[in-house]
Order: sequence, then C-alpha cells, then structure tokens
Amino acid sequence: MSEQSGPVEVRDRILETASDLFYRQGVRAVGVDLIIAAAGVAKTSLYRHFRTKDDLIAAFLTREDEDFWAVWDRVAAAHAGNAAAELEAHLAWIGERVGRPRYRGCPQLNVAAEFPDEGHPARVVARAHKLELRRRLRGIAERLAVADPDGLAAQLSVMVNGAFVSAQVLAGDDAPAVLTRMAHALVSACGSPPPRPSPAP
Amino acid sequence: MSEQSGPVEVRDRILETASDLFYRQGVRAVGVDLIIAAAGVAKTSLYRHFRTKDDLIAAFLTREDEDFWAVWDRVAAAHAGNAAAELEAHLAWIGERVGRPRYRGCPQLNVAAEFPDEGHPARVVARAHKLELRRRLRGIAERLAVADPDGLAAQLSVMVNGAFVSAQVLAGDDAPAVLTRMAHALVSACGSPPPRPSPAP
DNA sequence: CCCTCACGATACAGACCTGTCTGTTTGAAT
DNA sequence: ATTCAAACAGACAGGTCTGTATCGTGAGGG
Repeated sequence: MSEQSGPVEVRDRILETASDLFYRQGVRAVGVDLIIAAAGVAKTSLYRHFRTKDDLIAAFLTREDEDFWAVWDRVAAAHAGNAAAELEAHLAWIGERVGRPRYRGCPQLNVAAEFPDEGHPARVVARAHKLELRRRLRGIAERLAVADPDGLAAQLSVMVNGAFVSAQVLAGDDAPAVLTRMAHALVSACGSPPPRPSPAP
Repeated sequence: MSEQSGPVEVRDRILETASDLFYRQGVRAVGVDLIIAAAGVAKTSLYRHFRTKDDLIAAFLTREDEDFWAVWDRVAAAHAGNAAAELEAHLAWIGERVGRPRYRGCPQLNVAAEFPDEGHPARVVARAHKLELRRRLRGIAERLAVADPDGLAAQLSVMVNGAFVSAQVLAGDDAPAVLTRMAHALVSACGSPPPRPSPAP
C-alpha cells in the first residue's frame, strides 16, 4: 500500500472516466471540464498525464483496442486448433455486444467519423485497429483452408464492421444468428483451395 | 429570369454549401459562420431558411437521402424485372462510390456517430434512411424468391453498411467485386423457398 | 525535519460557438 | 413612386472550448 494515490491511480481514473463519457456522448461533445468534474480531479492533473485532449482521445481508443483484443484472445484460446469454431465464437460475442441495449457502435469507427483528418493521433490508432482485425480474420481464413483467404478476410471484415454500425437496423434481429449464417455462407462459397498444381489429373 | 436571386436560390446555395462542408469536415466541426462565409450569404438569411443549425443538419441528411434514392431508382429502373441483375448493379455503384478517393463514409452513419441522442432531428432522418435501405433490400430478396427474404435483407443490410465504413480496410481491394462475391454467396446460401405445403410427396 | 512533488482549486486568456438584433440595400410588384 | 419582402452587413450576448498560470496542501523519503 505504498501508493494508493500514486500517479498511476489518477491517470487511470481520468482515462476510465473519459472513455466512458467519450463513448456514450461522443468525443467532441465531451469537454475536459466535464471529464475532470466526473473524475474528481484537477485540470492540471489531466494535462499532466495527457499532453492535449487529442492525446487523451488516442489513449481512449488504445484502451478500447486493448480491451477488444483481450476478449478476442481469450475466446481464441478457448478454440485453439479449430478455426471454424473460433470464428463462430467470435461472431457470437461480437453479435451479443452489438445487441446490448446501450450499444453505441465501434469506438474506432465513431471517432473516425468525427475526425476527418487521417493524421489525427486517434485516427492512427483506429486505422491500426481495423487492419489488425482484418489480419486476424485472414489468419482464421487461412486455417480454414479456403481457396482465397484474403478475399474471405475482406468479406468478413466488411461483415463485422457492418454489424458494428447496424445496431439500429438490426434491432429486433438476433445479431449473432445473422452473423453466423452470413459467415457460413461466405466460408462455404469460398470453397477449398485448388489442388497443388500437378500433371493434369 | 424573373427570380435569379429569389428565395429558392439562396436556400439551395446554403444547403449545398453546408452539405459539402458537413460531409467533408464533419458536422460539429463546421460552424454557421464558416457556412455563411463559404456560401456568401448573411447569417440572417441562414436563420430565415433554417430555424436552427440542427434543422440544417437534418436538411443535409434529407438531401443526401433523396440523392441516394434517386440513383437507386435510376439503377433499379434499368433492371426492372431482373432482381438478380438489379442487386448486382446496386452493389456496383455503391462499391464504386465507396472506393472514390475522397469518400468519407455514409453521411447518415457519420451523423449518427456524432449525435448520440436518438431524438435529434437528424437522427430521425438517418434512422428512416437505414430502414428504407433494408425495406428495399427486402423487396429484392422477395423477388429473388429465396427461402428467407427477411433474413437475406438483414444480411445484405449489414454488408452494405459495412462497405460504407470499411473504405480504410478495403483500400487496395476492388470493392464492387468484394460486394458482388459476398452477395452471390449470401443469396445462394439462402436457397429457394420450400415448396407449397401439400400432401406428403 | 525538511524538501520535493503530485495533486486540488481556481482564475484566466483567447478563441470559437449559436442565435439575436439593428440597420441598410436591393429589387420587384403595385 | 411607393410599398414590402428578402438579402446583406456586422455588432452583440451569453456561453463553451482548450490550454496555461498561480497558489495552497499534504504526504513520503532523504
């Protein structure tokens, strides 16, 4: 108990509070005054731990990114060696998340919508997050041994991002079921890889 | 030439200018001062034609909505009677649009990301737009005579909305081709409707 | 024992925001 | 020629925003 109120605790409280407000109300709609009031800290503390508000926004997305992949990794570990089951499990928890009552879309996509400048520090994080999603989906596609893993990864990326923004239009549907059915269709259509080039069979 | 500078012309110029700025820079990032400067009008004129900025935002989305369905209707008319060809044609122009260099996502989804309040006038327009998209996709699905037109419409909605927000991650891909392949897979997997219930065959 | 340093509290600067108000100019129809 | 509505121009009110600067406090470590 040497540092119950050490520098780490305050920084975390600020980031935690800011993340919650940013996600629920939008980044531009939340000012630093609101954040410090909700977190119960002084403005100087916020600016000691985060150089600018833009840095705080980037830290928000980085946090969301880490949390997202933490869940992903946990689910992936539970289905090691079975790519089809792993994909289905991912779509199950993503679909469940999308269907939650207070779900307000993917933070990365929301921030990207709010800030057109691709050089914004938060946009850099968001872009990396989406590329990582596609990279991981491609990994699953490869283990599924389909004909065109890259094409399947692109399709699954579109599907997952679509689920993130379709909460409104999917209201009333069973999101996990929709995603699972879609994935089955896409994987099946992608077929098996062509046989190794060999003398005409 | 009786009203070159009549009331209609000014209103249109404001809405046109605001739409361009809103789309490219984001709604919250664009102030009314910027709009009137770019449109070359007085602030009083803006507030005569639009009660508040929120109303102007809603008008922006309504305009985008109308433009979108105008293109849709034109493409649909060119493939009347052939639902499969119509769907493919829609995905072609949507994919082409998504791949444009300055594409910045679907305005309806962007505004929804910026304004959490579902009661916001612009959110009402956005919601109606997305429901209309699903309704039209369902119409196509029905004419395709698949087993579950509602399910297919849900899947196609997710796909199209996913395309709108996946420009970043689809960079380098041929978006129309990705969408077309996806649609083929989804339609095929949806299969034909079960035969009319009749005495056991 | 004292020194340092993170933290809280608060005032402030300078810019920007939406929306209103006043007053002038234009242009067309009566 | 007079009337009237619309547009322009610009000041203004009242609030919010980010970021800085100042001062006080309290606790841990040399």
